[in-house]
Amino acid sequence: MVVDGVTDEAVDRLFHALADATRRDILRRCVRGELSVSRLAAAYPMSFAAVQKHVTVLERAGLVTKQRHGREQLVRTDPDAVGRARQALDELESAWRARVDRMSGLLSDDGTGAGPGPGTGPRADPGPDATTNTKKGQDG
Amino acid sequence: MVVDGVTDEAVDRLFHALADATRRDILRRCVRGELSVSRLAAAYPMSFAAVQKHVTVLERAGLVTKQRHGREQLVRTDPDAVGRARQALDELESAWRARVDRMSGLLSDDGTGAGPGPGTGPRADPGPDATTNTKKGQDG
DNA sequence: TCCATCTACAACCATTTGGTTGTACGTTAG
DNA sequence: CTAACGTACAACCAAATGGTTGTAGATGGA
Repeated sequence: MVVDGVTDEAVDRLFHALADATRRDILRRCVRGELSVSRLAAAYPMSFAAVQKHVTVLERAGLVTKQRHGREQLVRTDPDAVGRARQALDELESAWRARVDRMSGLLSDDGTGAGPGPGTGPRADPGPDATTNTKKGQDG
Repeated sequence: MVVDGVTDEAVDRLFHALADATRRDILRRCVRGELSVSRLAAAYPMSFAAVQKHVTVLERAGLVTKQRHGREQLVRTDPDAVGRARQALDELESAWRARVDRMSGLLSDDGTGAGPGPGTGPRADPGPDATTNTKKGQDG
């Protein structure tokens, strides 16, 4: 399911990174890009290393960037990040509409069992994503 | 971080549910609400139980609903689901802007002691979400 | 130089996740 | 009633996640 150059795995990372309250809070704090990792870490009831891992998750998701400033590493939220997430949602939504629209079209065009009727078997193949989401490789 | 009746945990569940290509694909397929869980399961290279779990994750995130139809359980994507996700993104983004705007005024680095925003201030204590995201509860 | 700070990363642990199989139960068809 | 289908759920397992501590390498200042 690659729509606009954004791969499934990128969307996975994006939403996964957003699915944690601490990470979302880091995003909110780092808009100005003035917080180092250790200063950031001081704001949470967890170790420096834990916050470092959160920042890494955000970085790999493309939500923040790091910039060295002396011995500090300043974390900065990418302003376009929310845009990418929103785009992923838009793609989902448009896919829905496309699907609804297509089905409406089929029903009004053919009508000879082309609908969701069980007899035609809407699809026997695993589907678009099912074949590409082999991020785990569950063949064993 | 509760803004509009949507708790942090709800946002966690929402984004976590979206962070999986199989689940996103299920969402796309179930707009019409005509697919039972077993028919859905037939579309993926995994067991029925695995798909059942995915549907449960989506259901707990409020992204789909199930409706019994005879012995089948028809899965249907909630049309407002994307709206909720988008709202969560909007809240993130608006929090950014609010923070930038506020910092322009008082140049506080931690936000601690943010006087001019008692009701509007998103938070004042360092670990806002971190304290509330005790979904793990590592007290032992 | 020497020390304090910041960062990076490895090792380790408990819990969660995502998958499997097996079993039990309700519903429909014959 | 019995068989088949669809669902639900438990038990189990490998891998990922989120946390910890410890150690080592850069960097900046006295």
